[in-house]
Amino acid sequence: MILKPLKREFFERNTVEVARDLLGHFLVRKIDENTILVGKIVETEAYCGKNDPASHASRGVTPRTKIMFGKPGIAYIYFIYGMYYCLNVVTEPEGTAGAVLFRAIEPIKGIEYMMKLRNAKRIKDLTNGPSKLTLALDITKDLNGTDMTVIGPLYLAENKNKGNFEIVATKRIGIKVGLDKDWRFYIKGNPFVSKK
DNA sequence: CACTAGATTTTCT
DNA sequence: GAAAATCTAGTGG
Repeated sequence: MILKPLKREFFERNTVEVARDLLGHFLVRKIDENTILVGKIVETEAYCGKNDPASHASRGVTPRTKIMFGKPGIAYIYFIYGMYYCLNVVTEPEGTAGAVLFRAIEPIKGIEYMMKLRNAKRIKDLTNGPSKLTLALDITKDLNGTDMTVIGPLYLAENKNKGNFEIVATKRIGIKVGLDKDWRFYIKGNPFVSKK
């Protein structure tokens, strides 16, 4: 399997487009030289910065959100509900806020390692939720700000054989505002999607 | 299977 | 001080 990182130009676009185009590509987590975890992205959500009331960046720049206004292709990781992390990748040109939340991946490589980290019994429950996948890939605040366009501990890789699949667009999950937009995308029929 | 509550701490008001 | 881009265990049908 060839794991070539996606270029920064891929992320330097409209957030909704990036969210949709990321489906089918790979999320790569390098623990060390011998341990590489790979998952196929099957579910994402778009958070469009300033004009999106559900986005953390809608209320302007704060110590936490400034990363969303920065360079595209950078990891934005935040802590939520006192116990969980969520992983995003920054989109739009520098100066414009935007990010794509990874909601679910399909485990491809390093499944046993993920099972240990998650203490899960069924593969199906390993990565089918935004905080489940950060637990399975050992993603914490330490990786906040990581450049995901170069090979490193955490990056996004191109899948040349994505194949054909149908993309479903629905309302986003777990938020109370901005529900008029269908900015959640997932691969139709994939068993690792977090929720119908 | 559907629904409810509890865990727990960063972040901003 | 309240809310938060969630998950899990527990209850009841």
